[in-house]
Amino acid sequence: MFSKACEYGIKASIFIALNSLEHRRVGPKEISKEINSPEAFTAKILQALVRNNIVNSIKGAHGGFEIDKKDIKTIMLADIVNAIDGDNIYKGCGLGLQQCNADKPCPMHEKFKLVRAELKNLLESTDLESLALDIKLGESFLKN
Amino acid sequence: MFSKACEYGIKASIFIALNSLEHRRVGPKEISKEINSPEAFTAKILQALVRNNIVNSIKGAHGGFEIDKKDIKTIMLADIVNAIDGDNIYKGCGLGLQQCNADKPCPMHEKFKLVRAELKNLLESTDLESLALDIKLGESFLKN
DNA sequence: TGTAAAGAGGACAATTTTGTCCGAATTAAA
DNA sequence: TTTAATTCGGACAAAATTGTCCTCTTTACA
Repeated sequence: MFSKACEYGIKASIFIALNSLEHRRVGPKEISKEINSPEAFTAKILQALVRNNIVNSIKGAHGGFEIDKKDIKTIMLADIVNAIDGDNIYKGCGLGLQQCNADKPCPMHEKFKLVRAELKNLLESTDLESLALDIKLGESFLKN
Repeated sequence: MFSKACEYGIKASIFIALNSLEHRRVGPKEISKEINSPEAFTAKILQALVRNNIVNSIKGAHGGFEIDKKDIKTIMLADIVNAIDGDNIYKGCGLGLQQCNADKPCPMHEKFKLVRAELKNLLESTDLESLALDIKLGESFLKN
């Protein structure tokens, strides 16, 4: 479904949000430990998230990653997925046709529309705040 | 969503079914032309479909690929996806957690369940016959 | 029985994804 | 002003996926 990079990116964003709610900066070492991902690869993904204005980085000693508190409730899963995997997963054809619409549909088109719509809804209606709060309350987890 | 191999495998199966309904065998050359896929790679995928008892192959002169007419309505998309990509796409966790369930859910678990259910329904309720008939009626297409 | 047409399968190559390492730049604090 | 803790970015490496090619075997038919 999502690439590994995207999975790590989503989990990292949630973990950073969780800490930013308490004014704590975190670095790749702590992040990769808490989301169970390879550290150097995670650092690369964090760079991409920074370039896409999803997280802020503070360089130098006492630096790290954070998300502006006011942004935590407006950043959606769709923003993160878009930044890393693009929108093909929730906008593209299930069989990879470049043109696939009601006029010239692939064989799965009608039924796949429902899957895509459900996924689109999930990504566009879920913000980082609600995800981070669930973690905080111990109602969901970032690793096994 | 699906791998390229799986996309080609689905399209190839539909095209073979379509032709088997009219007692015509087809080979990798014709298949790859009609589904717009690389021929040699498609041939490899056909081998996998044969090994998984989804299509039959007839070797030698006048050989080719076909699907038993009686099987065309009982082979589901899920069978093809399973044979090539496995079932993780419609059974696994959206964030890649090995264990992800109501007891220890990932942050997306609740909402992602709906996506997975919709996808599972699509794959398990769609048979090759209906897909092939749509193509035959000109109501859907295997390539642009 | 010879030959041409076809699938099977192994080896290989190209590309993409995943992952690592290291030097340079930046910054806080001693 | 030096030092240590950081992020950034490029180069590199490993693994997975995608794709190609060639030989062997099987088979129908002349």
